[in-house]
Amino acid sequence: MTENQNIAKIFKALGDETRLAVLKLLQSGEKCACVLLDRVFVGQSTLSHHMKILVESGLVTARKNGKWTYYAINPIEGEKACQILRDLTVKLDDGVDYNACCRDDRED
Amino acid sequence: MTENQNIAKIFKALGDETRLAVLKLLQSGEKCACVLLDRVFVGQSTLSHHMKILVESGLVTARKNGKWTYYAINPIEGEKACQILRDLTVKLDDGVDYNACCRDDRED
DNA sequence: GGGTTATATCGATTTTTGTCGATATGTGAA
DNA sequence: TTCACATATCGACAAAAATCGATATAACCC
Repeated sequence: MTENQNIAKIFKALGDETRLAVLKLLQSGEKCACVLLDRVFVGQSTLSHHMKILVESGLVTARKNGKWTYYAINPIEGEKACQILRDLTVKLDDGVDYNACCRDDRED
Repeated sequence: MTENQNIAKIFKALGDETRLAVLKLLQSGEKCACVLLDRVFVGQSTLSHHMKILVESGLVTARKNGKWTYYAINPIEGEKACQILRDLTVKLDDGVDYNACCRDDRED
C-alpha cells in the first residue's frame, strides 16, 4: 500500500456519519460493541463492518475480553492523522503572482 | 445539512488519492486547473469533478481569472478540520474498568 | 464574427461502499 | 455438552462515488 493509499484510508474511515457517531461515543471511553449497537442506528453486521474499517485505519483499537469486544480511540494515530491534515493544508510561502496561466511556468 | 454530514463531507473530500495528490500540488501555492491536469492522471472532466468536491468541502478555494480557474488551499478551513479531528481523537479522562460488559451500565 | 482554449456539466458506465439477513465462530453458563 | 449470547463473516443487493467521452459555456485572439 502506497503512502497516499494509507492516508486516504484514514480519511475514508472518518468520512462516514455512522463512524463519526461511533467515534463520538468512544470519546467518553472504551465501549463494547453491544453498547455501540444500542446507540447507533444500524444492524449488528453493519456495525461490525464499520468497526473493522475504523480499526484498520488505526484510529480505533479493539480488545477482546471473553464474549465482548471493547473498542477505544487510539490517540496516537489520531495525532498522526492531525499532523498529516495540518501538513496538507498549511499555507506555505506563496508570493508568486499568477495573473497569467501558471502553465507558462511548467517544465515540459 | 447536519453537523455530522458537514464533517463527513470534509473527510470524504480527503479520502481520495487523486484529491490528496491535488492538495499536495497546491501546497506549493495556487495552481490553475490546466497545471493540475498535467500532473494528475485523470481526464479533464474527472479533475473538474474532484475540484468541485474539494471546493465544496471548503478546503480549497477557486478563483476565476479570464479563461483560467486558480485553485488554492484554504488554510482557515484546514485548521478547522484539524481541530475537529483532534477533538474526535483525544483521549479524555477514562479511568473506568470495563472488565464486565459496559452494557451493564446502560440506561434502558 | 469565427476559431481556439480552458473549464464545467451531462449522461452512461464501472467501481466502491454501505446495508441487510443468514450463518459461522467462539465464549461462558446451566 | 448443550444452550444462549456477542461478534464476525458471507452473499446479495442498493446507494454513492469515480471515471470517461461528448458537449456546453465562456473568454480570448485573429
